[in-house]
Amino acid sequence: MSAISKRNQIIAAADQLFYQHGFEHTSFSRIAEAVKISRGNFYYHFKTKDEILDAVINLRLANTQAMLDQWVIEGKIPADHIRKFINILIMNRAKIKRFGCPVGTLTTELTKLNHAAQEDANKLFTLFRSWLKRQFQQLGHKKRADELAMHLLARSQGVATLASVFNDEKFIKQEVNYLYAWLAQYTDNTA
Amino acid sequence: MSAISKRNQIIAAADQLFYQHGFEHTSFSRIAEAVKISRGNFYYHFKTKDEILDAVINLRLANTQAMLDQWVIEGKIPADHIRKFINILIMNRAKIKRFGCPVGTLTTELTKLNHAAQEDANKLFTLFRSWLKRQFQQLGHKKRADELAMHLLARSQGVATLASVFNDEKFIKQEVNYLYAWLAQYTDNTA
DNA sequence: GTCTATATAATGATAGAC
DNA sequence: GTCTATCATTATATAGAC
Repeated sequence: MSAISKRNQIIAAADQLFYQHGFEHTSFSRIAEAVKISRGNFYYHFKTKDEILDAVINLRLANTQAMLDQWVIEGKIPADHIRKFINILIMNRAKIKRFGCPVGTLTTELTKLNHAAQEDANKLFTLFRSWLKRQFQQLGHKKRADELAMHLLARSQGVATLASVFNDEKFIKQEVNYLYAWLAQYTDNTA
Repeated sequence: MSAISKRNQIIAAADQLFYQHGFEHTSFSRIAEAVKISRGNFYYHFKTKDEILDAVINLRLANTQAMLDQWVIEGKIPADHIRKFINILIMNRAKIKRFGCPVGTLTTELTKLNHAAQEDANKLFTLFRSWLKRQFQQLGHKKRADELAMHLLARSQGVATLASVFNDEKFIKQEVNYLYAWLAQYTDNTA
């Protein structure tokens, strides 16, 4: 197995484990076990735990950016793009129900830990915020674009948190319908 | 210092530390230090970490229940009661900005840890949910009462999460205004 | 009720053989 | 690149003196 490939395997495993069990609660042993290498060998690939956290955040940033780009390619109008954002609640509902939102739960944990990577993790939110803002701007809501972006982000976060607490997929679907209705207020001119 | 009093001091200190730094990240040493007793002495009061977590959850449950009862006493009509719920975002905005929602962040962490006390912590949410449901029922929204309660809970959670990520009190105020406007739809008959 | 001393396990991390 | 062996630190937890 080449170093690059094994490194990517480790990052992918850490990504999943951090999501499912949290950053602090995920030990090197557990990650090493997941990719079937020894604890000692782990340090050939990553010197510190912070280093692998950085790698995971960068992976997520890249994946998120790629997803946002893809949505713009696939959708015809800004309203389509925003609907794709809302729809991730449906697409990922099974995981959200179990583990919440990967972005929200990671940033929340790093805030409590007062971790140095906190600001890097917050970039994940900034990515969504800026992208949503742009969509609302293109919908013609120049002045309120950021406000609407933040509102939509907050709504999604709340849905993920409550769905996880009450283990309730139906609630996700219900709230997604509310979100579509909310969005319609701002797209009536264009959609 | 009597045992009861010291015990309560420990619970109060743990409550704050769990909120500010998370449950897992808060060690016995740190709690013992906060109440100025030795690590060893700590075990006279609590045998395990889970035991103190239980005590913290029970304290929060009692405090929450007392707060909800108080709101009902203070407010004249159900709409007043719900507005008091919304208003905690304003009242606690400084802490929310720094540490998020104490209920949401604890339940989320315990879910990731797959902790035994998970369900007890979720009762904190159930307390709010049932109480809000009752208020909406009294407003005349019998069939949709639980749906509205969940919606409001989710909105609050989302606001807390985003306010914390972006360290933004102004956002809280903005969203609280939206929430008041949202509530007005359901209170026009009675308020 | 409070302390010191200690047991035990896990964690992040290093050294060096292969 | 991968391993075993090991270290230092921290954490939960216990024993027993005062």
